[in-house]
Amino acid sequence: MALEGGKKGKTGAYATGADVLEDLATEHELPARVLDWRQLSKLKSTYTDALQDHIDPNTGRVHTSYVQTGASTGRLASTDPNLQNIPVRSEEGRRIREAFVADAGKRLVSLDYSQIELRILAHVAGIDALKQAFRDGLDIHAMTASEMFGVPLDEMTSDVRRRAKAINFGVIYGISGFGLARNLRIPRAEAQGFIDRYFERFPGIRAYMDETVEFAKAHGYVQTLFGRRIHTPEIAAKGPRAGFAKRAAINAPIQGTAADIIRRAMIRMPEAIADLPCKMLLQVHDELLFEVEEDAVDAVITVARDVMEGAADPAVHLDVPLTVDAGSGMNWAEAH
DNA sequence: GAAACGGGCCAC
DNA sequence: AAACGTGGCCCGTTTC
Ligand SMILES: Nc1nc2c(ncn2[C@H]2C[C@H](O)[C@@H](COP(=O)(O)OP(=O)(O)OP(=O)(O)O)O2)c(=O)[nH]1
Ligand SMILES: [Mn+2]
Ligand SMILES: [Mn+2]
Repeated sequence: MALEGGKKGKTGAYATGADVLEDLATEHELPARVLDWRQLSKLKSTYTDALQDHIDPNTGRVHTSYVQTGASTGRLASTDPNLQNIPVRSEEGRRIREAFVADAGKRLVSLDYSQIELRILAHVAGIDALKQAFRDGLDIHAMTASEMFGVPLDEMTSDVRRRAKAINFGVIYGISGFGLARNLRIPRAEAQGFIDRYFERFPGIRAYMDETVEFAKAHGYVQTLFGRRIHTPEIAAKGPRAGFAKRAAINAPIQGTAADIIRRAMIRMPEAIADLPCKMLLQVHDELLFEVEEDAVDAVITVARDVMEGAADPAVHLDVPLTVDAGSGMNWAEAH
């Protein structure tokens, strides 16, 4: 098709990932059609078809398994089926999420920590400007979205904000000018300039990164705010693996602390909701999903939010408020 | 026919 | 795609 040869993977085959095809789409009409097919085929095979095979004949429901030791950071993992990666991004994907419905007379209620790892970073790294932003109720994801994509805050869409989320976490977890430029399809110097300004606006991030890597080198582990250790055996590696090990060590205390917090909330939840007509159904890293008698939706939100927002206490007193966004509806898409 | 693996892609 | 992190599942290919 007169297209240039591209980059190859470790086996020598041409890479054809979505980012490659999106670029090629400017030169030929086929790549966009392949992407469309890939998206639909992913949704059909992984969700529409596979989820039906997981319906339990005894309950008529789909039940997942949680692996407590699933992730090195202390996050849970969900398997058979994984219910922590139900589509939400695309319109077609949301139709799959809509298939998760409450029983008659009940509602699904979702509670999700706001900007959770940015808040933890503000505390852990002692970033005054970021702490103040959260005390002022600011939405950093939306602010980054506004700056990077030129969308006014009062016209922000969930899709644009979602893309900014990847930028914020990319930057705080060590993305390079090269990587950010590739993601955003902007010149490398421009991407590096954004990263530099980010570290100036929130001084303390760079120092946190350096100190965390040094700690890992000295001890062979890092730890969450609650003192749980995460081992970093690769931290002394040489060559390309060194960079991966450093970034993993930088991420682990933050992602791990978020995992500790929601786990504490889950442990307290049964007692807190004992007198309410509801069930805790799922955990999705920083989100809890409940099935609730419709009359009790507001009461459950009040109680569960309280537990979640206070889950770090009393073991740790955070310098930033934890905030939880709540929603409800007949299905998971509405509740989210 | 199962297991391992890479590539790809869904989510947080 | 070498160059944010954490996962699991599907598909095609390779290997046994
Ligand atoms: N390193 C990394 N971490 C991510 C990424 N996406 C999500 N996470 C982590 C950090 C988030 O705080 C956490 C929960 O994801 P959410 O989608 O709920 O985003 P967050 O809580 O930041 O924002 P929001 O709930 O929308 O106010 O998962 C990512 O692209 N990279
Ligand atoms: Mn969240
Ligand atoms: Mn979430």
